[in-house]
Amino acid sequence: MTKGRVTVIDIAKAAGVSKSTVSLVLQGSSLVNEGTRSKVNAAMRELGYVYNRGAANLRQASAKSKIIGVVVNDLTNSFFAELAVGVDMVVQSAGFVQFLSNTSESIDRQREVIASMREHGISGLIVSPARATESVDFKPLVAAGIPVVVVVRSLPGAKVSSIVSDNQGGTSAAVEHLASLGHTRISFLGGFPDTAVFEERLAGYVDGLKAAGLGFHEELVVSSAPSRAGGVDAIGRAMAMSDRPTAAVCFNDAVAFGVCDGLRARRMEPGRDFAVVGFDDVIEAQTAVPALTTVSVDPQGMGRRAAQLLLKQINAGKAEPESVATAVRLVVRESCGAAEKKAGRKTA
Amino acid sequence: MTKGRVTVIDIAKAAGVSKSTVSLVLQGSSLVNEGTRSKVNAAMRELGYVYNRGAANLRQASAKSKIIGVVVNDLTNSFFAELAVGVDMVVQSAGFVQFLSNTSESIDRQREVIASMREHGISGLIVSPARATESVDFKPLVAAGIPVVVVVRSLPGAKVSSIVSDNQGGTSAAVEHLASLGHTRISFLGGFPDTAVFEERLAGYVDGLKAAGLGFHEELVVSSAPSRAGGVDAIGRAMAMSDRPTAAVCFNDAVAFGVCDGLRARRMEPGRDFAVVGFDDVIEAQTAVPALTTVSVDPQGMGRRAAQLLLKQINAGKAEPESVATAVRLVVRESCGAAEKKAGRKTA
DNA sequence: CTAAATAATTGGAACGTTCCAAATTTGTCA
DNA sequence: TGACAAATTTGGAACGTTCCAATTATTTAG
Repeated sequence: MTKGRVTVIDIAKAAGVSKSTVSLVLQGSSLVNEGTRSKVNAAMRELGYVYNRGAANLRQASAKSKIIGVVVNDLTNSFFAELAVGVDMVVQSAGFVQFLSNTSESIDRQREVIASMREHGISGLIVSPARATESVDFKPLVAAGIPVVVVVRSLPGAKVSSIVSDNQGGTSAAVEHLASLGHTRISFLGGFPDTAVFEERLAGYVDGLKAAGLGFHEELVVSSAPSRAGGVDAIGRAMAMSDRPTAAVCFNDAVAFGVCDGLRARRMEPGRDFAVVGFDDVIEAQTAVPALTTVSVDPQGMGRRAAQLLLKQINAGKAEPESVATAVRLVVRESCGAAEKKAGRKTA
Repeated sequence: MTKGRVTVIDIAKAAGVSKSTVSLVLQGSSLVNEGTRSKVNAAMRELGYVYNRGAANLRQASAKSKIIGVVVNDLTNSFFAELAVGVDMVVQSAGFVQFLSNTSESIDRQREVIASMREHGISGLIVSPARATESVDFKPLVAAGIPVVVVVRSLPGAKVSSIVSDNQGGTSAAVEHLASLGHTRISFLGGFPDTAVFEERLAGYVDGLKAAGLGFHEELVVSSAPSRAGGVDAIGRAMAMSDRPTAAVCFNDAVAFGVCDGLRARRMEPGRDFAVVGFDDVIEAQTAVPALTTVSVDPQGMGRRAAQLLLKQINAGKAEPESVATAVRLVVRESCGAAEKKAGRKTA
């Protein structure tokens, strides 16, 4: 109707009260009389009032902005899309909205979006850091009292909370499973050795060997890029050995798919002639042929958990850094050679 | 250092100028002297100044909030994740940030998140509407002069811009391709008939038949839920006919996968005994066995285009509703029976 | 019926920015 | 040098909310 937007003052005038009272109603204060409250609410509906959070944030602490930032390194990867959905679920039902940005592993981009989010006054931040992120990148945030939760990839010296999957437990379980199938020469394939995630998964591999009573042989660890191409490369080097492995735990599912490709190129069928286990349980893992045995990490649950932790810290006012490793589950399918034929295919 | 946050006034004091000048610098105005500009910038760096967009928005039109809202109905679906990435790309490089929310096809959720976004003063909105969204749901937005771009699913009577894929052209091309392979009884399987997308794809199917000189037979159109289970159901009904089809264009890839499942349950091999074409080109389409021939819609490009259109409208001040259909491309793989053996598999 | 306690309401001063009109400085030209 | 124009700079008044202290209305207790 009129030019400008509808403000509390318009509502106050229409309801015959003061703007302060309207503000009280807005905040659900128990100080206002039931009668006035409904009068005010009616006026708001009548005039089509829209709350202006920007103005409110000017007076309040950033903890009440009701915005949380979410930064992921690769939204194209369904793992991170699921994670974002998990975050969105809990964040939305707490009345927050999420700023979601994608860095594509670019650290500059990451810096930019985090700066931008700060300008908008986020109450907290959930971030899956781009490769090579330094803990110092989050210094200003924590100095400003904004809670930060790092997910997926842990950040060494940073004084922020983190939620990562139980990498060590995952590969350990994978190795033990392979050992129980009778394998004794089990390889660890793929991944860059200079990352925290690699170290953890490798440590689990070593644990698993020990638990199964097998010895650790350094030559069975073959690193490569954590990609499909890297997997092809790694299995190539593994098969060139004199005493070949008969099974492999891979750094992640992408590597595992590459390993399968490489095996076929050598006329070997994954699952039958060589056992392959991945890590992540990406969406394609269950529909691939053969279906991939892998360690499932439930990204959506991880997102939910991260959001819960962040909200807790936002509400608490100050953030005690807290680290949690989420449980992980070995999903046995066909590529390890242990699966029962083709069960599970639902044909009508 | 000090308690409160650093404001323009602190910067002004430190640089020995007025707050107005600092504001001018912030906006990159050409009115300020080069010397003062750098003095001010130095002070900002020195004191760790963080721009407060909330305060700025209080004075400016919402077009300058630099926030755009993105609402999708299913982020778990990689189609929409890609779309969001496309939006993020152009939006980010224009200095905007995106509020991303997921509705899970819930219309209430959609209403909530849009309301929340309005409170935050978004400059524009990109939305892939949840099923059963009414055009009236966007009335308040457009009344407030906030540009809205609807993507993927068009909204009949709404006075907003929309970007949808060329559904009609896509199915038409699919039918012509099947006809060129010698098929004469081509079925259209899956999808709910009461949606705009269904109508368009069906219209393309009819076009394609006409172009190929084939007649339209109503019984060859079998609708069902647009899901894998729906596909199983649809092919079941199609195969129960006396004069069976030998090929099918499916409503989308999910239906197509279901159709493949259903065929196998009848001891028929998709691609060899029956030609199947999908729509969307979801990520699994190329890795499935057999690889799915489908109509590719490039969700990321669609996201980019939507963002560009939205930004144009935001900058123009007022939004002329504009409708564009993005081009679509038939990707021939194995499931239609036309593919050259197993080319394209890159085995090292 | 009054004093004190309690409940409900309210005006103004913030919050950190932008914008306007006006003031000041600098430059140009005869 | 003086006058005028151009280039820079600058106080305040918004913007729409919340919060505080203060006020007014209503109960309760004695």
